[in-house]
Amino acid sequence: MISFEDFVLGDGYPIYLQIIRHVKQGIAAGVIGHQEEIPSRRALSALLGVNPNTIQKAYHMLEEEGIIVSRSGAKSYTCVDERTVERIRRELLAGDTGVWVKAMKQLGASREEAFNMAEKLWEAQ
Amino acid sequence: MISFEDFVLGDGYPIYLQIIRHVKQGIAAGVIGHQEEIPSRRALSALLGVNPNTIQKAYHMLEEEGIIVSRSGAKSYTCVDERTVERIRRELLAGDTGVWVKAMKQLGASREEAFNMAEKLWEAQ
DNA sequence: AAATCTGTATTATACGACTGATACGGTTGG
DNA sequence: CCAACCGTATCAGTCGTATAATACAGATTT
Repeated sequence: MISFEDFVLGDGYPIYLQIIRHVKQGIAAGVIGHQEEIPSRRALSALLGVNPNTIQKAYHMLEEEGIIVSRSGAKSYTCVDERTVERIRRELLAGDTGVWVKAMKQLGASREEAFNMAEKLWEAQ
Repeated sequence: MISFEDFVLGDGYPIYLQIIRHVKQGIAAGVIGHQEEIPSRRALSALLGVNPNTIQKAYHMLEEEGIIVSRSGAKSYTCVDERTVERIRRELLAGDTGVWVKAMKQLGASREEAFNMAEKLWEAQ
């Protein structure tokens, strides 16, 4: 069963996108495996204190990406083969890092300055 | 006069926040200096193709942060002393890097993996 | 077989971000 | 002085996100 215990709702960013991100991160990190049970729409909506429709939107988009499989009436499960895991992992790794590099360059940070800050924060947190 | 020529509107993120970000990045990079003229609300709204109210919202928040000064009827100018520049620079540098480090750890990337990707993208873009 | 949980769908409502149009008064430059 | 620009303010309307209340049919469990 996929865990949402360490999941905290952020602000200023759509909830359904946060949920999708959480699942993808879990898959990339190897915490979430293949054919693993995912909480029901109602259960997760109760746990997070959000509307069931919001959960449904996130799950529906995850299904369209082929990451989970839902059968009407039954529980939903993840569906991630090796290639999918690697694709998601690559996607998140390259995407986030690209955003960071772009931001650093835009604010005029040198390579040393940016990487020193990154190393410092890597140790700290 | 502050330039918005290299500014491209992103999607999925409030325009007024993008504008604030652009100005702060310019200040941090040293491209935008002290008592520099900033485009009028109408001029920038025409240039970017967005509503004047959206520009006003961005400028108003920049003024609340003490980054620009507006007098009713006159042009608006930046107002950034050395300490302010350093504060903004530090704010962006640490903030963005913190977000990246957190994301890397959440998706289970090792220090080497993350920094290798960062170096690769730093050269590329 | 029946109760319960599941996914799925519908409708109405609320709110913030953004748009569009308009207006008023202060500042500036010819 | 006065036209042209400026900052400021208000109103109504659109759009996406999220809420709220239901409803129905399939799957599971006992």
